[in-house]
Amino acid sequence: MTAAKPRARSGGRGRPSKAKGLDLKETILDSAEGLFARHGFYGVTTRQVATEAGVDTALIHYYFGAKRELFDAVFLRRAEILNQARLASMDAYDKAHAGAMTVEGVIESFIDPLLRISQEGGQGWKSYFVLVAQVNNTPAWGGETMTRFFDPVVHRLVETLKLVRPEADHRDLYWSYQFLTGSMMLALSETGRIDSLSKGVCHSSDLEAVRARLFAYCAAGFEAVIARATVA
Amino acid sequence: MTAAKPRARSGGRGRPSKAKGLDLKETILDSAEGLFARHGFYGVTTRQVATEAGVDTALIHYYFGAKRELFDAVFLRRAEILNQARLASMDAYDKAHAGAMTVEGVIESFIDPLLRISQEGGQGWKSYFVLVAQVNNTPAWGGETMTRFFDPVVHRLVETLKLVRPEADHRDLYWSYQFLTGSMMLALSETGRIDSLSKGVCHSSDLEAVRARLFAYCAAGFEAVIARATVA
DNA sequence: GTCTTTTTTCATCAGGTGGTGAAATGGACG
DNA sequence: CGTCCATTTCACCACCTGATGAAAAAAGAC
Repeated sequence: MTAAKPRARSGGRGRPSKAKGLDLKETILDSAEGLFARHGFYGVTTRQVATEAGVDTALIHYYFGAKRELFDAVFLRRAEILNQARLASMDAYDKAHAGAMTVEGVIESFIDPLLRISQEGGQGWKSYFVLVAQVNNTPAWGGETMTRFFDPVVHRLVETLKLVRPEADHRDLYWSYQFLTGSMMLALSETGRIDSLSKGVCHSSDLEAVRARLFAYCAAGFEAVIARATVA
Repeated sequence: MTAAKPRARSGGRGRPSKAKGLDLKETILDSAEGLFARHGFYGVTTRQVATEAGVDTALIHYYFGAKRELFDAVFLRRAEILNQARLASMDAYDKAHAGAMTVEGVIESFIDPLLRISQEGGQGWKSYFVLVAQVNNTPAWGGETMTRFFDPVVHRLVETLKLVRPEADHRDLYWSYQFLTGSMMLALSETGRIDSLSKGVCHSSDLEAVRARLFAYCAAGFEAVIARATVA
């Protein structure tokens, strides 16, 4: 869509090198990320990606192979960073509050890294979260993809919660997590729906407002589900 | 994908009639609904729809015009039924519990119609909910579409909640609703992710399990968000 | 039956799709 | 210089895309 400014290069036209090669690879990933996030996998053509990256179509295939492999590369690039940040956050909370962990604290240590990265990571990360939210709701292959990349962190969350509330049933924890995930992903994808719904009072880009509410919301939800099951 | 059984017809080949015409129209909508739900708008071709409906491609354009208009027709077909059912449910709760409404009760009257319809409405409705969840997470035009079709019910929910908790800030209600929507849509789209995540202990198709937890989860979330704001 | 209107099929279009193989480019190294 | 080699471009393919206009088939009116 946007003009195809072929990226600042030292020399004039077409002056490749090993450094430039890797640079272009990242440029392609950036363009693909933004486009896939906005229009979905099938809504984007390799030509669009190439044009926006200021690159020949064949170059995409040279670096990534098929279109689907390009998509996977986009997905993978940030997934590991994400997992690392979340595990680190949960480790830190774990250590700092050993023996005095709360459900809300655990949940915060699980979600907050994502909010922080989205706030501080620039447009690329924003697009990425939109992409993940979209994959999360894709029935055909989304579940498999999410499972492949994000299961470890989730299992870590469930296990920690199990420590905090030993009486809780596993099923309640899994279902509560599913509810949490839906809320979190929708908040991170900043669809703008809350803007029009609230007639401008709320803004989906206001992640500080999310932070101020989401942890408490989810924690209370978890507690309620656990309590209801324990009573019954 | 599936074989193109051209639909049982009284005579042999190609014997249309006014009744058959409307019948085919619905058949096309059914096929389009299922395919759009599974693969998204751009992931489906008019030819696939035609093949699955056992119909010529041109017939789709004859009845619906452009591809996007077909999509809108799919979306619209059940939206009104849905809105009617939800408003009726909320009206009924309103009348039955006038003066003694609870947050959880209101939320249940808002969500339960969807669960019931999904359980009793057959495969078509299941596909439809997947479709809505997908649109809900589509950044390019999803927010606009959701707003256009579903805003009234949501405003009704927020207003009713405002009656139950007059001290609540509007922003808290809107944000809590956003969280609720994310959980609800993900649950209704039955992605199968919870199945693999829980290693078979939970099943995303088990809407009874959702019913047993989602209302309490969301209600507790709302209360927590409201309470936190009131204290601060 | 004939005439009219709606529904369905057929043949086709212009343009776009993902993908490929061969050639060109330019740096690295001797 | 000449020779490698990774990178980048170019030209192209077979196939599919959404869409259309004209013909055919069927239904309905009389």
